[in-house]
Amino acid sequence: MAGEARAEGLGKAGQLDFPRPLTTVDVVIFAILDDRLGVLLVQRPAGDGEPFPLSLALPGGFVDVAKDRDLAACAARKLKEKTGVTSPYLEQLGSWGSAVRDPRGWSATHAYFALIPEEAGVLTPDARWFPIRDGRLKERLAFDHGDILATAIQRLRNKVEYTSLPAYLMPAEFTLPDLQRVYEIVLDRPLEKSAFRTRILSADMIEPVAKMRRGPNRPAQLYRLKKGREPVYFVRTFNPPE
Amino acid sequence: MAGEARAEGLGKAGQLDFPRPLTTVDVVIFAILDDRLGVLLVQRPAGDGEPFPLSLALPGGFVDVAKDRDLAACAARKLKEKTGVTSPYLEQLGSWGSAVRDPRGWSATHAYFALIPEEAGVLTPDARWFPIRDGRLKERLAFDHGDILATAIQRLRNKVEYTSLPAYLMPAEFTLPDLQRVYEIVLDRPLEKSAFRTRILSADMIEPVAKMRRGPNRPAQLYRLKKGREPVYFVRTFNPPE
DNA sequence: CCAATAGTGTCTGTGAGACAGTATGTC
DNA sequence: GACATACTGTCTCACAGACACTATTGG
Repeated sequence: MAGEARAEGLGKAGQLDFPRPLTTVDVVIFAILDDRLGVLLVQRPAGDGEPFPLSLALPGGFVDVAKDRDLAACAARKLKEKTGVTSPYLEQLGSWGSAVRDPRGWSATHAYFALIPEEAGVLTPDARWFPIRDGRLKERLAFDHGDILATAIQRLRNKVEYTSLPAYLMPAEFTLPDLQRVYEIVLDRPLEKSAFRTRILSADMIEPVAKMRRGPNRPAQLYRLKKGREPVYFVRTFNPPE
Repeated sequence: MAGEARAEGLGKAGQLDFPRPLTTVDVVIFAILDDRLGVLLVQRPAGDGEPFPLSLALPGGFVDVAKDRDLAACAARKLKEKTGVTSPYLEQLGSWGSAVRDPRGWSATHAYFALIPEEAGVLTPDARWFPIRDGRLKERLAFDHGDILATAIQRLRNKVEYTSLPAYLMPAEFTLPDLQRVYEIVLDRPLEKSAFRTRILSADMIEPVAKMRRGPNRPAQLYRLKKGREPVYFVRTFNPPE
């Protein structure tokens, strides 16, 4: 074991003088805008030696060993810097590391995914929302960020089948039809109103507020997320997919 | 963006002369032995400067930028080195990184979890199986490996509720009662025989072989995993827990 | 009154849970 | 034949899906 460690570069005095991979954190930030699922992307800088100059990429960057206590704090920092949002749903997605994904050398990124309400975003000028259509992004991304995004979309869709995650995409107050619409946008298929309502209401995740949304038709009850914002797991998925 | 990158240590000529975290990979390896869930642990070396000398730890170590093409290959290599197993179920569990988890400095580990059949293991001398009782390991582990293991156990239990993962813990040929027993070991609760059989058989994940397991009673049909060993996802969990 | 959307009720099918009952081997 | 374990059938219940029906607003 000590032998193995030495072979991998750990000197006998515990020196650690062997090449280390680059370590980054990237964040896939989703929101609903314009009745569509959107993801926040930034444009890469154009400086000398910058890989993928001016390409689109996920927001992210190197771990700062002086500033970041841990990976989650680093992800939260990047989310904050880009959107101003501080307390959203933030979940680890996975990590991608290889010799070839970054031309600057062996690198590993820790990817997170975040759900925020659209209106919460106060974006920096280099960041823009891009729509997801048919479960895919049209644009090509730098590095392997296309793979990471595809994984994030799949994970989101998967979890939406049996969790309350879409609630984190909603504004502070929303109606049940609003929430159902967001489920349908993410899943890209219609859901049955009655079953949807039963399920959400029996999950004890939202509570009515003393207001109605008024419109040119029957008003709808407004709800808000209950405190203790843990996501709810249902014991069945929606439509058993085929 | 370029400014941000520079502030984090990237020189204007694309130099990368800023401190990098240590990068490791650890593997949580599960198997069934002696009618119990077990995890494979190794003893830390005792050399100078080694953190947690002689403590128990998950098998793992530094990413070798010369040897390892990517993180999954690194995890597979460590699994192979410790057990000789080459083609098991290997899934990424998550990553843990912080300033304090390793006394040698800011470090991030990419954790994987593997399921192997007991008999597949030809262990190196420093590796030993430890039983999981009541969903927990008795022994204390080095670093934050206790947290990682707890996460792995939780993930395993969770997924066993609605997937065919326990199939990867089985030997090449097994009976349905055998498989049910493994589900029960992992979940630590009895399952209903009839519902279990219906579920597994309708999932189209195993196929009978032309043999029976004989014993002092009625023989049982032997099965094997079908090719294309993707895990199966069920649309419901087992017993809706409470 | 009509249009439009919110919200409820009713019927049916599926599959889990419970458990009894049958099948097939050894001793 | 006794036993042990493998396997099947039957009944019930919970809940999703489908869809019709009622409710409540603005125009």
